[in-house]
Amino acid sequence: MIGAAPAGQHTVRRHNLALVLGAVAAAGRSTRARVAEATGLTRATVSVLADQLLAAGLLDELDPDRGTPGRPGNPLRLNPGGPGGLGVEVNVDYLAACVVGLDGTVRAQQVLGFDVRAAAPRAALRRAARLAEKARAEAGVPVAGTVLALPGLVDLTGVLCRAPNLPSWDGIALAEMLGALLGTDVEAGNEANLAALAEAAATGLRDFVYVSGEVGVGGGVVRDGRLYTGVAGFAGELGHIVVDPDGPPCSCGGSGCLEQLAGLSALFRAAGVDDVDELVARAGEPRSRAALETAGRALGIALAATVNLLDVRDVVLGGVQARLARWLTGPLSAELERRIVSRELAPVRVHVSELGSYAAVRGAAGSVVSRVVADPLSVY
Amino acid sequence: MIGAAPAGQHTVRRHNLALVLGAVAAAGRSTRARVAEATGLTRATVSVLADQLLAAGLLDELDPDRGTPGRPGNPLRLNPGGPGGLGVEVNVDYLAACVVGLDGTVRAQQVLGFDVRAAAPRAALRRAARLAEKARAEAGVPVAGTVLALPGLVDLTGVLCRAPNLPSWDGIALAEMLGALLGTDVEAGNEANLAALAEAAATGLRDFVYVSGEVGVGGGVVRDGRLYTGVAGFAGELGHIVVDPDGPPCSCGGSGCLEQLAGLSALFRAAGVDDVDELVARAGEPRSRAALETAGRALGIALAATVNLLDVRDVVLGGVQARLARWLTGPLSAELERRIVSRELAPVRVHVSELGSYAAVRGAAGSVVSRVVADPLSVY
DNA sequence: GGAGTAAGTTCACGCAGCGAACAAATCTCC
DNA sequence: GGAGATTTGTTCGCTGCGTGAACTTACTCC
Repeated sequence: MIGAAPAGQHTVRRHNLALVLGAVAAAGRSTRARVAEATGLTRATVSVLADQLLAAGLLDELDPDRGTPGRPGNPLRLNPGGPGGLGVEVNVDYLAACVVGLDGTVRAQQVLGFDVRAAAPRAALRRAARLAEKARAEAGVPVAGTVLALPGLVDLTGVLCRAPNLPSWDGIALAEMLGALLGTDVEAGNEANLAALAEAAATGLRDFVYVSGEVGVGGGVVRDGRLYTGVAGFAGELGHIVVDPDGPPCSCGGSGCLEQLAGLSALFRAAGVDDVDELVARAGEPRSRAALETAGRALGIALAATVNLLDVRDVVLGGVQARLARWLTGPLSAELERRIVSRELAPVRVHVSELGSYAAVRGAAGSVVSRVVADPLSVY
Repeated sequence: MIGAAPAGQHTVRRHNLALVLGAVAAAGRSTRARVAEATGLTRATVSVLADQLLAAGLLDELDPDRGTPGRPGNPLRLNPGGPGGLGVEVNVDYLAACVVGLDGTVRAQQVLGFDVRAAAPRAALRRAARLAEKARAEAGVPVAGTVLALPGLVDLTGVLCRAPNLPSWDGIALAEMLGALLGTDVEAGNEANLAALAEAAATGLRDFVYVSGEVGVGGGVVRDGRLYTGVAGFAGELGHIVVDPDGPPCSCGGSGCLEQLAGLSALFRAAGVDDVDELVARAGEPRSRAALETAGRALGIALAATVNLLDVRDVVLGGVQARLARWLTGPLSAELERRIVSRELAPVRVHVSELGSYAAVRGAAGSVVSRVVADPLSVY
């Protein structure tokens, strides 16, 4: 019985604190009486729990709302000055750090172009740590946890096991290393997985598949508002779903992977362009058009497989796919329409991310906030 | 905050009852003192909980084990006469029913060849209900719940939404219908999903992907010992992962689906045989060999996609794939070796089911038992 | 048969949520 | 402008549940 702990009164308290905090978070602002109604707890209990959360600095009490008969309630909200989350991102060509407040607002964001490939891991992390300290100072709120977003397979202990675009970094315990520099515990995760969490927070979707291509193609699976990590933390690798077994060879050793048909370098090669801006500018030309069509179809095929396997109703395009969505969604949706077994029973919606390039840092920081909301006692 | 209920003392009791029952189930037989050690609860608490479970007929107390110094403990075990689960299966050409006891043993099993395609749903269910009653009588234990296994997409309310091999059955609320005939609540699920649960119980694996082909190709995803159902209950449709976008058209509307390359009819066509026995007999001949090779590779490609997406370390072959495993695993494993991104970090193991054709009924019955063990109060 | 040892039980305690009663703060209507 | 209506938030005794320590029970070993 691993993973199952005995329950006691403390467990109940823990659960109900989260319930109250979650109800306030969901409503944005809410009185004790309405929280009681929403959660099924008694007003008495909610009062006690709210007091505890106020004392801990997680909730904030506002002036009464007048206007209706009866005693006005005192609105509660998530304390904007309460403990937030610190997200740090080390990517191929930039570093980023960001603090998200308990209420979900971005309190600070720092980005620095940096050729990580050319630097030693320790040097890059030192720069990232400085960026993180800067963001932390700028934010002006306590930080309840730090999460590091990395481009590659990250295991649950925070080791970067395999990074196709940072080959010399394989096997390094980056979370531990950054933790030593910052003097706190640090967790690490895959950038696309964390970006998916940012998307979940931004859109309110609780079950979806997220795809995001930059150099490679990554992704994330969100189920019931939580990330599906898999056994070791490697889940979500949409980039290596096979789209055409006889297709071009892939760096993973296989062939015809999605990444080789809808990844950035494949797109550039097929369209004969050098960067995304050029591709957008020339999207009307036949060659670019054909390249985008092929990529869209490949994405559709891979996503259809994913939808059939996982039964999700929402697909979110992020990263470069979001910028190119205008040209991709047509062929993509056509493939989904054709190939999804349950299509008549419940349609699949394709969403386009609006978070831009820094979704991963946001998600990293936001995941800390989510953890605090889901378990308020974890801040102690 | 949907799905989040307030916690109270009753919640604690519920949780800890499950903890104790689970600890006994995991150990097979265990004394109160050892359960206390395993769960982290006090001996005092375990005593009280065990008494409650004994009174409910879920546990069974044996004679003391002598031989060691100190007072001998009274071994507890799952009560073999305790409430079991009833599984019913309606498939294309047979009906089956089975009762699994609380301790996991099969107490009764009934199978009846029956051409379901030629019968009206109500008539088929009446036969199935009679079979179920027979199994129930033979089992001699109370039944805590009934689950119906069906070949097709089954939603969470027990409606058979889409059954490719029973086209006229689409949209019928079969769980409700069988419930009326049996006079109890009935839940329904996809046969391959339920077979995956049977596999989980039989092998002890807690995270794996299960593939099982009969007429179509189905599957199931088990995560942390529980079935991954997806939003509506349609998850696990491995049969429509695209293996070759330019491949043969599929009944789903797509093309090159796994089912069209590794399903039974595809195999028969490619090998030029009429049934599985013939295929096994002629497996050495070049044409059959080639057909099996193609099917194995297709399975490998689809499973590689699944493993990359979900990060599981175990794959279980069931149904026809288990019978043909000898010829399939070679090419299958070769594709896995090539295509799995995390292959060096943690090897993927391919298992072959030993449950035979009736895994689905077993799983259906077993899922009830799992529910009882996971929440003992659910029997009231 | 006494010492040693371990299992199971009893009991007072504290914690947490509940429900009912109560106090507080506003609106409404005459 | 004041009385009643209405809704909020708090107080308080109650009950259920796990805890820890002490106690009883039932063996083995010397």
